[in-house]
Amino acid sequence: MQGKNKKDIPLPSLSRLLNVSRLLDRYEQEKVVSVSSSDIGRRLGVKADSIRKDVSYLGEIGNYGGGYDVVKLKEHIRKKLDLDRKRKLCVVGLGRLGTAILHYSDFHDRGFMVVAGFDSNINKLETIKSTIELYPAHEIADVVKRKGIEIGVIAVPEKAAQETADRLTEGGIRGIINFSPCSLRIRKTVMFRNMDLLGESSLLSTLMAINDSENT
Amino acid sequence: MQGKNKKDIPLPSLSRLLNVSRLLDRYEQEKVVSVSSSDIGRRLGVKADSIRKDVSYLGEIGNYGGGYDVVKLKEHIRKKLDLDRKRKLCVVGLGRLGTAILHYSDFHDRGFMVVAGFDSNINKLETIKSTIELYPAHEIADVVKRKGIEIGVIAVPEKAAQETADRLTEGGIRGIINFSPCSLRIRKTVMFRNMDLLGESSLLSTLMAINDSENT
DNA sequence: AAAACTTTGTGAAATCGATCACAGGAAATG
DNA sequence: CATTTCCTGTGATCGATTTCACAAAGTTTT
Repeated sequence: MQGKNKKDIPLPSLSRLLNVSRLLDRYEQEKVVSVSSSDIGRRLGVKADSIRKDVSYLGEIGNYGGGYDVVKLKEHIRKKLDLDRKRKLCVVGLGRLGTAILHYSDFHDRGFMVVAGFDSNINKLETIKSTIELYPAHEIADVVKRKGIEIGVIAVPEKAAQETADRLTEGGIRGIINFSPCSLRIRKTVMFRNMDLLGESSLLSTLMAINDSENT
Repeated sequence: MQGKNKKDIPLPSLSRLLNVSRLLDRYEQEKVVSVSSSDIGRRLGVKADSIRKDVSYLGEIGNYGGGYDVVKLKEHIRKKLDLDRKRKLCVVGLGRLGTAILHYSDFHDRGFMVVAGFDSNINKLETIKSTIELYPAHEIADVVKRKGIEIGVIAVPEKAAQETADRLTEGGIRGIINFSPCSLRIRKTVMFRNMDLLGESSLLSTLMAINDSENT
């Protein structure tokens, strides 16, 4: 039997499981011992059914009578989804947005180490005060390789985005978060996620317009 | 017949159509007159079938023999999805990320007017140099109402996110973009989109881990 | 102007994810 | 200790999206 592979977990389920994991952290701090799928669902704005199905992708863990043991479920998810792994991360493009990400302190708590920043404007590298090492953009591939950086955050202007992705890939990057509002061609071995503020804003605006026209 | 309502367009299709629209802008600049669904698909990393189906939700427009007229298709999408609408937008939470968004100049070109910034720290309001009007957070509802602001961007710490959403809603906001890493309870009449950098990073990391284990 | 080719638009089929509904099992109650 | 109550885990179902496959129609070629 080939089933029950982690590969088989739907992306939306994965995403929810990560939220569950964080919620469990909070429950643990609050000294809560046990939670039910409906507790979790309520806090997350998701149906209890979904939570149960999501959890069940990772194998049995709950107590038929009385919900899930908070610590046990937390460990279960962390182990199955490899959440304790630490990853080195770099930021390319040190405009306002890139600089904000570079200094985003919450990365630390989630196992991400911001170890480098890049910009093609060398003057900018000197004006930014930071304890994080900064490099000119043409060194991306070298530095990524040398430091073993696994994740690259792209915060450059649209025009430079594809080239940035290529350089990161050349350095052996394993994952990319793309803040630029364009679709990148990226090798299938490199995972990536888009975070397109303009795109989301436009989509939101369109949803608002549709919502209007429907209630007319 | 009730069908063919804009409401019926799937969300993923809407999102793709917005990308198509932007791609067409570029084609227009490049003086390209006509494109086929496969041209578009290739540039966007999407199958041509999908593009055709997406476009067809808006009604017939292409030329059976020779693809789509760039200008005509662009206008078609813009009109059907009401993309020429201007929206006023505000940013709540003026940390590094919020300030970056406040000054994000590309908003302008897409019909968004950034007309206000809010922060609960009054000292911060004085230190930020900006031509955009800044207000203390307790005035959110008032200012949103008075200025007719339709979209609110939430860039406050997790703890303050729900309260911010409530204040925006109280002011009659119509859409919210939430950068905080938590799920908000928001009325169904208010559209919203989440942009959770930590969540996306964690998801990316998990995808990378799964990708590893699968190729072992 | 017929033949060969290209490309659209769209029902139909397949896939994917969310929801339902309920059997199975544990604790709580009387 | 029988009964009620409360949960989980999961097949079955349903709905939404994607993909397929092909007829209809325009363009190019010869």
